[in-house]
Amino acid sequence: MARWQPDGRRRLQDAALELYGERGFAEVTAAEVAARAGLTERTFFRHFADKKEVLFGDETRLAETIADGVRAAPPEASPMEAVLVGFAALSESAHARRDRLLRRERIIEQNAELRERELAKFAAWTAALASALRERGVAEASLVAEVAIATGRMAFHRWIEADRPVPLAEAMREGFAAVRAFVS
Amino acid sequence: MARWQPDGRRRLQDAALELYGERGFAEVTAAEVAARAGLTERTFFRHFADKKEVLFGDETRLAETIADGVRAAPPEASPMEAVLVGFAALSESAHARRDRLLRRERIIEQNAELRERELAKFAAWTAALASALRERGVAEASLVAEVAIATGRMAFHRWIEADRPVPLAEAMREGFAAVRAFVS
DNA sequence: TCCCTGATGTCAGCGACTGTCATCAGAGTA
DNA sequence: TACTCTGATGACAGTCGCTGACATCAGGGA
Repeated sequence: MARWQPDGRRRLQDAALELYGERGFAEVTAAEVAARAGLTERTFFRHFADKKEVLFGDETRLAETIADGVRAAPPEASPMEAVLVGFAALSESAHARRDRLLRRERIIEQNAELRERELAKFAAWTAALASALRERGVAEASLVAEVAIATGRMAFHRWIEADRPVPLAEAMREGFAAVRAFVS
Repeated sequence: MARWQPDGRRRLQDAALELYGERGFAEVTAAEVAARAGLTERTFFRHFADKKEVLFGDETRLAETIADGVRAAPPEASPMEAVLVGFAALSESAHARRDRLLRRERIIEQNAELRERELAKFAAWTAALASALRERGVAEASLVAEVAIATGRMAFHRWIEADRPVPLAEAMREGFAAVRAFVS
């Protein structure tokens, strides 16, 4: 028989989502999350660098998902088209986890530290996307990536808040149009 | 005779800039900063909400500086022109404090928590700018503000890293051109 | 059979931050 | 002159986030 229940990391994530959701991030201690997961505080901090990270642990992969999508776009595709391919990949995985993502959003928007961390994650996405765009020879790749991620965030926000979800790609095209109007 | 030296807040900011610069943010305790300023740790946390905020205390005003610049732009100005007016106001105050800003940049870029906080401040700038743009009837004001702030950051970065500073407005126009190429 | 490894527990300790109460110079007021 | 009020500070105790060091022990491989 196994000495411990398997999947401790996942149990910590579930426990955090529950407790942060019930009482708010600031009112829950790391030790409480660990206890609900049947683990100790020390083990919590072995899995996650800090109390916030338990809500963000899987986001690094998403940055690579976008970047890989851009790399997978046909060579003749314009940068904008390549970006849309990148976000399409993201969109699929988001659909399956919509409920969990929504609960997570509600927790994050209630707390300034978590909003800060979310911004940092988006910045990492931006860096990964910029790198993929630079490989395609896009000029001012960092800035272009910022615009793309900002548009993607807007589209995601509209998608998750809507009862009847708007297709992500459509929202992004609208966003790009607004940006075009601004810089023209 | 005054019971305490005046200007405790400023002394804390100076002490923090010195100590964080000498040994790095993570290696300095709040109590040490306070001691160098001739105050106690408790007083440090009365002036600043946390150990990071001592480097960011004056940034809120800057957000309003940009937004006010946009509001001051002539009614017939395009959104892009209005944004350029907003940043011009910022540019002037930055020139005078270039040395201090550079020391601050060096500290922030060395530490992940400080970079996070900086992103949060930029997000606040974005919100203030979006509000001013919305008053002008700009569509998708939040997204447009994101693009504008991203461009401004890029321009600022280029300005502060260059030995012979590039004019901010020029760098911004270049940025807008790159964005235009992307979304067209 | 034995050792090694990896995930966990235990414990001690530092530093960030907060609540609470005390202090006291200077400004305002009688 | 005396009296009070206020605001910035100090003192102190306490909680919580996070870390280092060491112990434990099931399962896998030599």
